[in-house]
Amino acid sequence: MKHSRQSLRALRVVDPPNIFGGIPGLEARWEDYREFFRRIEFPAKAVLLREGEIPSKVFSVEKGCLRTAIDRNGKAITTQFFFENDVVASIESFRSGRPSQISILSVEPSIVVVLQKRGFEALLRDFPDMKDMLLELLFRRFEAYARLFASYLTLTPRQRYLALMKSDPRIIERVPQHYVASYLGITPVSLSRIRKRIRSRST
Amino acid sequence: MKHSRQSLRALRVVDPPNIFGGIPGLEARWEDYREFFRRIEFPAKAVLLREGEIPSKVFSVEKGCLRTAIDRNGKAITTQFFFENDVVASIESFRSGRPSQISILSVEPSIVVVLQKRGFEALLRDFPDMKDMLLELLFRRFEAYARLFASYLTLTPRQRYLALMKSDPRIIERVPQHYVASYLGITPVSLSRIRKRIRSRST
DNA sequence: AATCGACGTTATCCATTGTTAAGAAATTCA
DNA sequence: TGAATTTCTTAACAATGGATAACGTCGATT
Repeated sequence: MKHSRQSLRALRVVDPPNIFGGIPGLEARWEDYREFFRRIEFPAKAVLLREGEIPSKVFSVEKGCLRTAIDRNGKAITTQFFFENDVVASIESFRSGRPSQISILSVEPSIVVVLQKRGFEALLRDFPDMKDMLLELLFRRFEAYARLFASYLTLTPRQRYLALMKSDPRIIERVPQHYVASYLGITPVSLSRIRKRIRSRST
Repeated sequence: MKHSRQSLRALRVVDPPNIFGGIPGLEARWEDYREFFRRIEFPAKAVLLREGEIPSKVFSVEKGCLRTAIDRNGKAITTQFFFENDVVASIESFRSGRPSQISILSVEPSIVVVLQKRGFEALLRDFPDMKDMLLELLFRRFEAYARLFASYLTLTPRQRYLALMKSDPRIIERVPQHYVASYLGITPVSLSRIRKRIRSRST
């Protein structure tokens, strides 16, 4: 019962997307760039980008949930989750043109706006604000990364889970538990135990 | 026997520095920018930037070793080490102008080239290549971060230590062990045990 | 030389995780 | 609906990390 990667369904070309939070001036010239965008529907567990491939697309989640994962000696671990309106790309490989270190996969059946690399580059070329937006986005991601990283160094798995419940309950509500476990850096078994302890001990 | 932060010794203005890997065209116009650079000597354990302060400088290690650290409920943990020719800044706060989440400290007595924020901004303004270099630098850091992050999710402390021995032996050779421990996210006691196990078991 | 402080090691005790295996519960799909 | 798959839970065992305390070592200072 595997989902073949070919069974994608390209839907009609989208309206000016809110990908990248809206680029000033894009809407007016939308016809020139429309062709670079596609709206595609993926089933759950579809592979949008496979580790080792050269990325050629940027994704924006319109509906559903995606995750990024890396394969570390056989074990797939999830590094991030993405929900509605989040932008996803193997950002550093996309730029460098080298094989991606990460995979991008769907968690739920999802509708995704796909921006071709050529389109991305055209936008970057034609809209001067894009570069600053990109920098800004990188800086923000950086900060979030640093914060997350720090939490891994200082918090116990139990504390991380509790923190996650507060900071992003969507993950716990919508994502299968074993993905959450790998996101927390622990085994599904251990997460199950932690949840039990929380249930009984403190609630 | 505290090192007062005032006991710094500003040395003569440097030659065109290799900070940021050399900016095309800077050397020719060096006189205009010289004033923004200082070379300063710090004793070990000096505080170059304190958590909560608004960062106003970028540092480049000329000799010695710096580290970045965050304070997580009373416990200082080290997030990165920097050696000769590394560039150090509280990158996201530097940009946003908000209080720094991290501290920057010297590990060894160090000689550091300090670039004032005004100078940094002047360079960014006057040399178009700077923005691309900055983007490139960010992308690379990003990749490194992602890789490190992944290693924390997948490796045991013991494996992380072994990996560190391979990937950056300078850290283990030059940095006091308890800093390494906090860098690995474990206690000094635990690191000591791990080292012992490695010594006896495999070696 | 004696002292002080910083750093590293070792031991003990307790809590937690990983591993493996088995079974229950929930979902998917035919 | 019923079967197959996936996901979650629980148990038992071994290994490891955190906390604490005691001790040793080294270097700097007086």
